[in-house]
Order: sequence, then C-alpha cells, then structure tokens
Amino acid sequence: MHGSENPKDDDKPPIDIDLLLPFQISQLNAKLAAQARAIIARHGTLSLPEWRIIRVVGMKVATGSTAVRKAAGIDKSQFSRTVNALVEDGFVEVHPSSEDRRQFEISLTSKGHAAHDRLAPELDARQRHLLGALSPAERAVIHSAIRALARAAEQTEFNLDIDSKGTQDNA
Amino acid sequence: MHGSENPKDDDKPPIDIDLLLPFQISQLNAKLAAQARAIIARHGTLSLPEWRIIRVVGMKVATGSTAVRKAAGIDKSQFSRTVNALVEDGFVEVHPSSEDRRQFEISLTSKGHAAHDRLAPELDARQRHLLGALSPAERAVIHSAIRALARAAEQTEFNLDIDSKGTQDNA
DNA sequence: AGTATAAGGTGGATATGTCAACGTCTTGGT
DNA sequence: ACCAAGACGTTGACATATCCACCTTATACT
Repeated sequence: MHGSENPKDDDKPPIDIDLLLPFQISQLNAKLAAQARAIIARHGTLSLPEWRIIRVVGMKVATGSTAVRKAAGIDKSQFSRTVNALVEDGFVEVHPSSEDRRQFEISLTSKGHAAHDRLAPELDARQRHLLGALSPAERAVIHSAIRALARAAEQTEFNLDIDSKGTQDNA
Repeated sequence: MHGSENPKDDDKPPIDIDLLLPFQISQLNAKLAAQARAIIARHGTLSLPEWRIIRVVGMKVATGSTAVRKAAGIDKSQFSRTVNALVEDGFVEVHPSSEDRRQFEISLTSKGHAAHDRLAPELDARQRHLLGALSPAERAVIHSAIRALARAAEQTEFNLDIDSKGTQDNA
C-alpha cells in the first residue's frame, strides 16, 4: 500500500469520496494485493501473477495455455512473459500441444509442486479469514454483488439522467 | 480489459477460482478502471490518476498537498509525478503553503475547471449506473462489506486452522 | 483447394502502482 | 537552544497491467 506513512498517522477518511464505489474497490484491491504479496513473500520469491498461474495449474483447473490464461484472468501479453519467467526459474514445464500447434501444455515441476503445497494452505486460510470478516448477510450477497458490478462495468455509455433503473433481475 | 479476445469467445467460467474473493475483486477492479478510462478518454487526454486528483480538488474536498494525496488514495511517489504532469499540462497550479514549507496548495486552472465540469456529470452518472445494477439488499451492505474486507486485508498473519471465527481483534 | 477471418503467443511501448533512499522541514522532547 | 524522530515531497528502480503490431496457426466459407 501507500502505508509508507507511519504508525501514528491514523488514516481518517475525511471526505465523501468514501461513497464512490470504484474508488473504494480500487483501494480494497490494493490492500488485498499487498496482503497476498506479503504472504507469498514469506515463502519464496514468487511474484503475485506467477503464483496465480502456479495455483491454477496446481489445482488442475486447466493445463492448456489458453485455458490457464483465462482461468487466471491474465492478459495475453503478461501471461506470455510470466510463464516464460516461471520456466526460466524452474517452476513449470511446457510441452507443445498435440491438438493446437499454437498452444502448449503447462505442468508443474517438483519445485513448482513444492511451492504450491507450501503456499496453498496459507492462502486458503486467508480466504477463510476474509470471509470470516463479513457478516452472514454480507457473505450471502457479496458474490452476486461483484458479478453485478462486473457486468455493469462493461458498459461505457449510459444516460446522464437519474435513471439507473436496472431490472435487477440477476442473482 | 483483456477484451482483445473477441465477441464470439464467450467466457465460460469453468472453475471454482470463481469463489476466490481477491481474484474476483481484482477482476472487477480491472473492469471498473477500464470503464473509467474509456469514459475519461472520450472527453480529453487525462489519465485516470490525473482525473482522481482533479476530482478531489474540483470537489473542494481538499487543497493542501498531503490532504489531496490522502483523499485520492495515491502513493506519495505517484502523486508527485502526477501533479507535476498536471501542472505541466496546465490543469492545475501550485502555490507554496504558508503553514508548512514542505507542502503546497493545489488549485484548478480554468482549463482544469473545464475538464472537471465536463467529466464530473459523466462519472456521477456512472456511479448511479453501478449502484443501480445492485439489488437493494446488495446496495445496503456493499459499503460495510468493503470496509470489513479492507480491514481484514491488513492482517498478514492468521491461524491455518479452520477458525475464521470473526472478532479478529485488530482495529 | 483457397481464402478470409479470427484466435493464439510474442515483443515493444506505455501506463499504473509499489518500494526504498534521500534531503528538507516540523514537531516534541530535553 | 538543541536534538531525535517523524512527516513531506522527490527521484530512481522495479513490479504489474494494458495496448498494439506482428507472425503463425485454426477455422469457416466458398
């Protein structure tokens, strides 16, 4: 974070920007990423995007390059570079795909497995920790709320009126 | 986004990574940022962090450098560079602070005001659009949920057991 | 078969965010 | 008055994310 301030510097939220959803979510995301980085850093030298890929492959969610890339939600470009870094450092191996000559298959080396087995429990505990911080009511709707917002974030055109009527059919 | 894929490419979420909160929030944040950038780009050449500063100053939330920086939630480093870029491009002016010789006061130029007045209604409409996509139940708890998660994200140590019992005494 | 279109991966350029070190100024002690 | 600790802004380095152009391979259509 920008926690380079100091301990005595209590962040008072003095403003009403507080109410702006995108702002808050961006702040939250930054904190979550910092937390993840701190945990990962305790157990090795993996970067956060590297860990995401290790996790997807380690969970056997997918092995094909495109499938892994989409599961991890990473951009093509970054994915390419990150996988190469992982190969370079001996965490994963790649093999040409027999189905599609453009793609490749990804598998963990023993080093990769070791990293996954060390980190997965920690991150699972964190996930429980995060969910535990929510009230039951919050927990009940958080996922659908995120999905609704993600969908709403795909539009870039909307009336300037106070319409916002949205047939909240979802969930 | 990484929407460089294509229209026919329907994203099927085949996995259970779906359930990982930090992952979803990071994806959501990316979409929100992309949406904001698209809107801002329609009306000028401001970058997203530049706009955040313009907005804070334009809303008269704060004028002192540190206050603006914290209200905008931007890192010291990025803040320094971004403000300089804004001065360079004639959107804001800075004056030395009489209270604290380390800080400075920030004010919008007429060009800065124009940009603010053009963009603010659009972004307000977007905020309504986003809130409108949520059900009343979701809207009722979204802010407290975000706050709870943000607080929970500040811890990096927790038991590996399936405790996840709340009252993580931090705060 | 032959071709247009699109998906896949790579690399360069750029934007955005984070971290650490520095010099300056303020504050709170003594 | 002095000094130590903290806060501030700046800079450089690096990490992460996005965008775009390119070439190769797959797929759909004819």
